[in-house]
Amino acid sequence: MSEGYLPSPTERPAVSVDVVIFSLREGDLKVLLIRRAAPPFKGKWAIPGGFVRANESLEEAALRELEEETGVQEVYLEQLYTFGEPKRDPRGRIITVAYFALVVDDVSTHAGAEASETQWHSMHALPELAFDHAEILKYALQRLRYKLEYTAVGFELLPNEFTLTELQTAYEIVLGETLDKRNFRRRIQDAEVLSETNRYREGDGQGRPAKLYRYKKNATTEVKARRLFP
Amino acid sequence: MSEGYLPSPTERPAVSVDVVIFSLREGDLKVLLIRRAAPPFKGKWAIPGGFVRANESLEEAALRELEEETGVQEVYLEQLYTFGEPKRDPRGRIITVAYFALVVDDVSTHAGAEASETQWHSMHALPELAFDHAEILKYALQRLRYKLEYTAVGFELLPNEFTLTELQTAYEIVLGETLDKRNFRRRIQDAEVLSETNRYREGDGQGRPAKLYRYKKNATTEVKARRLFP
DNA sequence: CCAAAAGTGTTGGTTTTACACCCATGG
DNA sequence: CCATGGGTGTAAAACCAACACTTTTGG
Repeated sequence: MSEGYLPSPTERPAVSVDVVIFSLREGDLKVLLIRRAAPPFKGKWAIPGGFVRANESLEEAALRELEEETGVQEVYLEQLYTFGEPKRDPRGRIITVAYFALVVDDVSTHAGAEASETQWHSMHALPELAFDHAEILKYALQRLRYKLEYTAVGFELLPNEFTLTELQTAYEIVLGETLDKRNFRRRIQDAEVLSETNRYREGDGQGRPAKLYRYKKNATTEVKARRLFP
Repeated sequence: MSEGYLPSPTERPAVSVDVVIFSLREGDLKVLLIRRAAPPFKGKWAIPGGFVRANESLEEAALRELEEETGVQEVYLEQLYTFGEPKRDPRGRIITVAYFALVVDDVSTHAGAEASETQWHSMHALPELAFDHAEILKYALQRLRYKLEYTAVGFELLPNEFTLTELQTAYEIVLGETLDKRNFRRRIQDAEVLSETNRYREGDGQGRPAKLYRYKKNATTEVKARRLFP
């Protein structure tokens, strides 16, 4: 920023944030989309988003959108990329800062999503998307997979307590490949990001009850940069 | 982007791009900075940048800034992060999309930098910086180091033809650590991103002349996601 | 022939992958 | 007692880190 003048207001683009909200539901990786009620792209599906307000940071704007759509409180939220092609929105110059969020499939998540035009869609069967949102989703999935392999972010998709099999299944769903049970467990244990509880998942159908684990909150950063699942 | 209205022009933030331009010079990792001639932060150093014009993409804006400052043609350019704290610029709401660029230390680079207030600064001895630019530089260095370890981006800091020792030295300067010559060479060879020329670096002082290599342009992406220097 | 930089392999340790059986519970 | 899912170890292969000498050139 070396120039000494500010562009006149009419030369300014609008700035929005769009939040790619991922969740594991019904054994699938889903993303929350909103059906557009008005042109452009009326009837097409879009990533939730909105304009950045004068006195909020980008992250605050993203959290606000997230809460409006899902009612969630604690989430993993990370800035993804900024999309700014001049023609990406036919209404005018709109630059969007995309974020991605991971939310847990529990009751609180359903709260805000009462609008019938807000729905979870499988990442494997996406509808037609508005604007450049297909590109944004593609980028987000790539980043999520990458993050999952290199950091301990997978826990953000599960409730506080979970079994190792549930965790492995979460990884398998997102990565789209099966993992070896023993190797998976060894890596997770070696990463020292879990603590055992003395509770078990009971009455869960057949079979031996599985021990419940929790994620150690403070462990996240340490795991970064060390490959979890090479 | 679900909302059907656009914010009125007066509610809109200004959007700039700032480009962190790295180069290897005098055996050191340097960044191009501009001394601010006017308030705010008059006399402090800043990352080159400017406002995004109505009909250019973010990347085009970044390339334009880069060319204005350095006159360079081909460079490595990558979007870094978008900084948007409401108070980051005392003149008003300015959201900046930061990029980072790698340029080669050759004559063409000096062309545009005639302004006496544009100077290369060592990343190890940074002056006082304007705005949140210290944070942006910190982030950029982190990303550069990371990229260097995981991808074949190091070649972007060297001229078309270079010796393996020059390449190793480039890596050592950026990473801030020494590397083992034999292991380094093995990894580079195994990555199959270089092609030999039949020329040698001659009259370069003492010693046996070193073979010159070139980077295979198409090889970049293949190397991604496979750790080059763990 | 000396100084300077280029170039080249091996070994031991660690990490990763592939793989199969016994355990605890509920019905 | 059987069906279901939970839990556990080992061996071979791949990979990584540490390490020192010979080659080529110019002066």
